[in-house]
Amino acid sequence: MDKELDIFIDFLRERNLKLTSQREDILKVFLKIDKHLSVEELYDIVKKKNPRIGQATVFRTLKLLREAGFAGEVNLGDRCIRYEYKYGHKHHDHLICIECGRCIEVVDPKIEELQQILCKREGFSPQKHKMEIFGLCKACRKGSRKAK
Amino acid sequence: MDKELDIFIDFLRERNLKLTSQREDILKVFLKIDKHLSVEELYDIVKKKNPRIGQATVFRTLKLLREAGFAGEVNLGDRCIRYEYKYGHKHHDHLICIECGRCIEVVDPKIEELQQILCKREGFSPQKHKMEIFGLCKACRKGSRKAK
DNA sequence: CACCTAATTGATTTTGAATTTCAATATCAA
DNA sequence: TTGATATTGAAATTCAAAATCAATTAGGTG
Ligand SMILES: [Mn+2]
Ligand SMILES: [Mn+2]
Ligand SMILES: [Zn+2]
Ligand SMILES: [Zn+2]
Repeated sequence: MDKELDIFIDFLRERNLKLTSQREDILKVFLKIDKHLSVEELYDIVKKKNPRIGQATVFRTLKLLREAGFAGEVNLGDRCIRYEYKYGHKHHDHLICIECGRCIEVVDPKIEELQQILCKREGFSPQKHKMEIFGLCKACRKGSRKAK
Repeated sequence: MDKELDIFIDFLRERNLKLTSQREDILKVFLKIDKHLSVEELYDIVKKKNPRIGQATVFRTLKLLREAGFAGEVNLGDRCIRYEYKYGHKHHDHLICIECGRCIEVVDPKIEELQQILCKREGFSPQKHKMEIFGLCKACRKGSRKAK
């Protein structure tokens, strides 16, 4: 956690930006929660720790965290941008339940490899990718069977 | 094209909805263009054919087309929902150039198969999926080499 | 065809997330 | 400590998406 803060400070210094208590608070909360959060959701949580903070600051800091490589954008099918903790976490994709909203994180090395091959075949130089599978999770599958 | 119209009419009848000239125009333009369009882009094109049409109608009809299985949502990394023609087209995924915006449509049967296996392993019942790879297309890769 | 009812339309308004503005404030290198 | 520069947060703005509503239209019934 201190390590992440140090990295963030270095990142800020490199770009002639300043470390503020707000930025530190937001980073800490974001690292600790470790969920797929919208700006507003993160704002609500940060507010509890520091009620004087504005949502514009949360918004701007989240953007910085993305540029610093701490946060990645996720699209879970609802109509807003979500962010997840990225630094030190391995890449993964998502299985999203359209019933309960649950989100399962998965990796399939074989798929990742085939993606590379696919890109090479197209002369395309990949930088990042997203794969989301929408459907019913184990629990909801059982639930809907009962309901019938 | 007539076939699609017939299917749409059946769809409407089933839900006690009416076929209007607006709906017919929008469907025809949408089928003909066959690109990844935002509501606004489709509206601009439809307006040329029928200038008295409102964007609310385009918006609502696009929603109907989605429900009827003619249109699918696509997210190309810009900040709006795009729709693509779906009916009778095979499923595919997208390679998106972050430089020029070009969008290459691809399918890898092996990846599709591995996705099914992955879901089975997680007890997840997949309904649809999206895979987008962001990077540089062949042309932009060459372009940026020159620029350096 | 004429009638009638429910669906549709489109100008307009509303929403809500994302983003910008700007005067007051805080940071940090010198 | 000082001062140039970055930051903050309330408020305003943007913009796509969605809702409102009075006027219009489709299409089933007789
Ligand atoms: Mn995740
Ligand atoms: Mn496509
Ligand atoms: Zn579920
Ligand atoms: Zn390109």
